[in-house]
Amino acid sequence: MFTIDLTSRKPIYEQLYNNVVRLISAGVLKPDDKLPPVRSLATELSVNPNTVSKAYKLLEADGYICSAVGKGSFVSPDISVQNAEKQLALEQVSARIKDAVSLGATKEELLKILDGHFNG
Amino acid sequence: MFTIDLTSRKPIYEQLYNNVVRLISAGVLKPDDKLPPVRSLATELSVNPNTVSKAYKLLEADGYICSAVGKGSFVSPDISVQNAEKQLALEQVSARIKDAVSLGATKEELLKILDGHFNG
DNA sequence: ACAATTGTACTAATTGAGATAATACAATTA
DNA sequence: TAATTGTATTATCTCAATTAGTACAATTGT
Repeated sequence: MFTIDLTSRKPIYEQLYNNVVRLISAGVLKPDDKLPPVRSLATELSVNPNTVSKAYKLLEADGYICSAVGKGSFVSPDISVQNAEKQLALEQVSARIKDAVSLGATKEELLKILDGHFNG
Repeated sequence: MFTIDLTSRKPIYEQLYNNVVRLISAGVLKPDDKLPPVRSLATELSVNPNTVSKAYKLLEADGYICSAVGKGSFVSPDISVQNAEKQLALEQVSARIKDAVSLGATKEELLKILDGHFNG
């Protein structure tokens, strides 16, 4: 269900965050679905519970999930798959921008492209 | 000529790398142009020479520049391949923006992401 | 009522990448 | 020859990420 790359430069808690957002956007995780307990997921991924907790905390701060002591963590009831998909698409944009910048793309070039999608 | 942000999460050597690639791509640095010596640039940027050296090493490994002891570092005579890669990357950005817009992304949201790659 | 589960909070220790510091060497230039 | 240049090496420092350990409070299930 959840996969992380320990060799990646991206922090584990960030990978987990993206994992959950992706699963929601794909419809695998639906509103009110229960997420694995912090400890269980930590054990499953061979990762520290604090790391999972950090990801969950961020997900709750961004409205993707709701957590409560004793109950667990659940996908937000009001979260729409559309919103999650949009967030995912925005992540893709960010990643491709990063690539382009690495290859010498300037802010002006990127702005021009961006404008093209709102004027044209 | 070169600017870095010491507060950025992005490593200095990576910022320098992108700086050079961008200047080459923009035509400011042309083939066979001389780059600042490692020590000079390090002093100018208040940065360790090793950090500049690391950036130069990567740039040479990727074919952007040619370095030689005693002579200095110069923009590679042929950089056409890199320019082609940039164009491809820009096309990817455009495609992903299109996806995001169709999912409800606003221009403001995209601008914020774009800024993030040039400020943060 | 009780035990297990759960999210959360906290401090301390560890790890690794990035950066600095200092020095040295070899090739080139003037 | 003396200065400049890229490169290499080793050691040290810094900081975010992660681990480790413990504890607490609310909920669940029996």
